[in-house]
Amino acid sequence: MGVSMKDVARMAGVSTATVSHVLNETRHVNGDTREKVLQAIRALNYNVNPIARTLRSGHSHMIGLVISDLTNLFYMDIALSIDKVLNPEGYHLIYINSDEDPAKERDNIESLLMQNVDGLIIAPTGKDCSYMQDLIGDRCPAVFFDRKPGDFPGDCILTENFDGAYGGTELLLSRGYRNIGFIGSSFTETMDERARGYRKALLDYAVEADDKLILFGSGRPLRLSEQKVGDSFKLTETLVRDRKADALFCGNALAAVGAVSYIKENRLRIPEDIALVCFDDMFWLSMSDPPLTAVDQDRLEIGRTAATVMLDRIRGNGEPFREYRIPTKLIPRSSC
Amino acid sequence: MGVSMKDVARMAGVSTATVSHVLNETRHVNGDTREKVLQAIRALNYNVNPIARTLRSGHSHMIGLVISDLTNLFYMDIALSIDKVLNPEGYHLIYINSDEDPAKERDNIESLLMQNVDGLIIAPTGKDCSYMQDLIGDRCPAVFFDRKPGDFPGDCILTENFDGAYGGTELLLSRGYRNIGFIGSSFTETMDERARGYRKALLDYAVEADDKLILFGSGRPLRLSEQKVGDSFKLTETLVRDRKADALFCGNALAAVGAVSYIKENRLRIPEDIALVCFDDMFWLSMSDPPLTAVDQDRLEIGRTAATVMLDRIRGNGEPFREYRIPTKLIPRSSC
DNA sequence: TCTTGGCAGGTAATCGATTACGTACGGAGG
DNA sequence: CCTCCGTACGTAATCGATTACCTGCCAAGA
Repeated sequence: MGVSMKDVARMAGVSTATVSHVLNETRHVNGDTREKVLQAIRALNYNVNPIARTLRSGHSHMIGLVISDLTNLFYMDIALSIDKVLNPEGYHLIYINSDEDPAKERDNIESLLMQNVDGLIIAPTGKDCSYMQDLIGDRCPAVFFDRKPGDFPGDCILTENFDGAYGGTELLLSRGYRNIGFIGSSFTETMDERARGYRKALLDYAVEADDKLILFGSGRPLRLSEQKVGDSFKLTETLVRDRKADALFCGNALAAVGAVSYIKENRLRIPEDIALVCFDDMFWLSMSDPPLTAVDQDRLEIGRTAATVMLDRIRGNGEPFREYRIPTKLIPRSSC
Repeated sequence: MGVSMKDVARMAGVSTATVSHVLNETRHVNGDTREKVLQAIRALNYNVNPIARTLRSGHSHMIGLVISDLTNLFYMDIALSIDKVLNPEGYHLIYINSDEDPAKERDNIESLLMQNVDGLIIAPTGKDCSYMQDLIGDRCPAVFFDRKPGDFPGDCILTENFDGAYGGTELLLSRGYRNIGFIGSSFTETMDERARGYRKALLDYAVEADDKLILFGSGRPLRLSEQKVGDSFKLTETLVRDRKADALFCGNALAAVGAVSYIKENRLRIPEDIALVCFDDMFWLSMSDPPLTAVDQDRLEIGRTAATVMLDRIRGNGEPFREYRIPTKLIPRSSC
């Protein structure tokens, strides 16, 4: 139906091999021959058929982006940032949603591999990524972000959780709060790093950390848009009732949603009754009343790094796998 | 490298043709022959190579989803709903972001067509989709949603904008508000339909519509996450200062963001000073203070319909193109 | 003069499926 | 016995590229 290389070859009076070599610059072609080919390409408005190319060459110029929750704006921002780097290099992204379900994640990866993706960028649903080993093997490079992939051999882009939490807690301390609670929606390595940053800040301010003020939800990771379903509502109650805490460090946005819900329902004032700082900045946190102080992860940079590392790997960088840490930015608003 | 049909054929002692026909049920194969093939497939853990299949057969079991803004949760929810229908039918979705940029939209469509997608589901950036005619032609069916595709010949899934706006306005009227303003972030056909619903409600309540209370922003469509950048902040000021309006119907979430920003900055109370109803429900509207009454579009149903219609078209439904309208749901909260 | 080697480009196998066409067999009808 | 048709399956062309290998030519060196 469409125009194929054969048509171009015929029109230019050369073989398809030459056309291919002109297109891919994979061997020298004389100036005038090349010109004839290029003209024929323009004249016929020819485009290479990516499917045929993939079938033969084994690589697709596609990168699979396996994300645990596409409705989470945090991930989508990172995805777009990745795209911004990869697109100009001729790579296309295939977004795919795991819905926080390891089984789907597995299917997704399998399906992407069958489509011959040149690489996988993954925000894993769980910490156990051992099964990916068998699946991916050395079929293509894998780059992880947001959560550590257990002991899977691949690069990993993470946020400076420790420093970020340290900074947020420090802000609360510098404003005079001394009974600072910490809530995380669930206990993960990421959350633990943040808790450690929080603890260190207390230590440096000579405030004794009270383990009763550090609480984690128990559930599996939840979709943000399901909100309130998590435990953070109750955790907040535990910390805030009876004025046990005068400030709260929320380990992630989900925790913040729970905290704010509780606080509003009980008509408490922020920051007079309880001050808040939240790890993660979602744009609607700024719409909340009052707007919340946040420790913002640098999605742009996380995405850029993931993309760059991926390009390196595709191009054959054989150095040992690394862990990259992206600094956070503290965004002071009026909740503390 | 991997296992191919040839291996299966060899193991089962048949030709590749038979294997293919077993897989696709495209011609009768004797029971025991079929069984041998299936066993070989299991034994070798064979999977068809989708790329080869696409190259030969011309269809890819892929549906391109061209969306004007992937960071908009509204679109993403629809996308996931579409996926939920298409996936069990063996179709995969390729999400692709136009970033509200018609040029990118064009590129995206072109690139998807080159990948032999079996269909396109499009949330167009603009009202002028005439150029798609040349691009898509009859290469694959196209289904549109959220915005009308001008005079492009394709099915179209839209919200009952008129009825929805009518219902929202009616709620305000029934609560006694009489000076109800209408703001839309920009003037589009969609927004016009909503404005007409609003007008009709006023008419039915014998309230004279005041054109000075009906305002539209001028800009191109904006990404929601850029917020406040739009005109709706100023439009709100025009309507609310001097108490010209006692209630506001926001034509979409973007308008609501602007309105709420203005109202908060000026320390007005909702609903005492100004009541609010918003077309579109975003989950953070419920977190706002007070939670906003909203006219919710049924994303699930929009997605389901789009997917179903697409399947019909792929399977050769040749009926004339239709426009589908999905009812809204009124979600009363405490902002009016 | 005869090898050698570099250049320019063509030939055809190949990737892994789908599918039009061909063949072999067996039973029914004349 | 011959034809005709249906069943069951194989053969090989095909989709549109990439790429290993080959050919022809010309100049340099022995």
